[in-house]
Amino acid sequence: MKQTKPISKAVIKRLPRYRRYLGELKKKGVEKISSKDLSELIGYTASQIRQDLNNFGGFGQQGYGYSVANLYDEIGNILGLNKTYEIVVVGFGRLGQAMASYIDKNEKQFHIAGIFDVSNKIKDVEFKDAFVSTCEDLKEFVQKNNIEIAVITVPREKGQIVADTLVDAGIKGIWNFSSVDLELPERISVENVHMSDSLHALAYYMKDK
Amino acid sequence: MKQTKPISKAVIKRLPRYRRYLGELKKKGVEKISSKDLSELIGYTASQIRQDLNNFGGFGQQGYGYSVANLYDEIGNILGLNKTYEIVVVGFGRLGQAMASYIDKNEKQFHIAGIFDVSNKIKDVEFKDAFVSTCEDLKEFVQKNNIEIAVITVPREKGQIVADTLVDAGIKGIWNFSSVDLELPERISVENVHMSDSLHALAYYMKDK
DNA sequence: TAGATTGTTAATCGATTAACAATC
DNA sequence: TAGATTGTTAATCGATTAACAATC
Repeated sequence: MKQTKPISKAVIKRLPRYRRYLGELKKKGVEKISSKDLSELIGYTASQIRQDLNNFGGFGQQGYGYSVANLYDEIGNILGLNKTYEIVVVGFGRLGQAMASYIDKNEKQFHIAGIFDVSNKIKDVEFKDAFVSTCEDLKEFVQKNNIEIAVITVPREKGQIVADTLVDAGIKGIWNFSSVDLELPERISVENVHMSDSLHALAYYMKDK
Repeated sequence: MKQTKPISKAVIKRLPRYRRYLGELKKKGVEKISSKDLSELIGYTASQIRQDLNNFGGFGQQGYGYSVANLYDEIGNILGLNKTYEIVVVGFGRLGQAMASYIDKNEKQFHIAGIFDVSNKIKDVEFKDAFVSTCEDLKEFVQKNNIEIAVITVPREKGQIVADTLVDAGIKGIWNFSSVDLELPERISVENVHMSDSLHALAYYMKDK
């Protein structure tokens, strides 16, 4: 929990993966695991696993290993998954729908409070207990409902303007699927999912073999 | 085009991004750019840009810089985007639909030849000139139509079995959205898009600020 | 206690940055 | 030619791996 030196991005990127594997082990009823066994499962070296974890504290026990359930929770805490985030989905095309349903089904810590789209058709939509409306209502909704995260799934051309509105409304984090690199103030956290970069890297790997 | 030392993964991950920015510059009619100017735009150091590019050849001209159009093409060649890939989409829920339409609209080098789903409903679907059917026909279709890449958008539980079928049919690359780490032979290239890892990293960054 | 495995320091490796000679 | 900017070598920095003492 103490956070002295800044943790490198490489470490952060591995944490969700650790947690994912630990979640599976937990589901299977596995109670403890050594860094060596986890290493074989997950594909990082045992040394790296121990180094990574010890950035945040000593979660293991010498001669025994790590408690799966405990480590799963601890990593959840490190990632900030010990709370619920109110989120909005902006852009309700097929990708927006896919992400909304993914989040609703799989991400218990993230609650879809609102869904917005430029199109007026959106008003015919229902999604669980979410408020559904056009983008005109976005700013006010975010401000009044303690929304922390926005999922942006609008087309490329609309990405920046939607982001501006959200920043203006006080959003804290953006999960960006809009294929542009957004210009955002330093204080806003952003995670980009660039589909094309990912696909093009795949093309390279194929060529390489 | 010569490929002596293996190129690090970090470099590969940056290439599509270079190309993306160069594509925008090209569209704006910019003809040349120096590593310094590109650096300011893209956010890597000029030195890193030159190092990255010189892994593949000397594409610039001293005293002048790089030709935008030329460099764009060269990076496309490096990535393997100077050909067309026949692909199939497996799983035609909302995510599959979103990806199919994204690819069709934005990725000229990737042609959706087939779409498959477990559900029988799929047979009522039409998508451009793609062959549409249930997964029972997947293996034969891949074999007979020179399919190189599969986009897997089926739910977690089905990911591995679909992958096995595809491997069996001789697929070369997999773009995996199914939230599991697939077990694949060494020869298959894979690019994973783990939604949950990405979202959880975002949660961490927010906590960190 | 003996064996196992962590936490942590030290060594290695690789990637990024800086510097500069080559050259357009 | 002088100025600009590359290609490339050398220096630095950071991340990964190895080793081992601490300890359960």
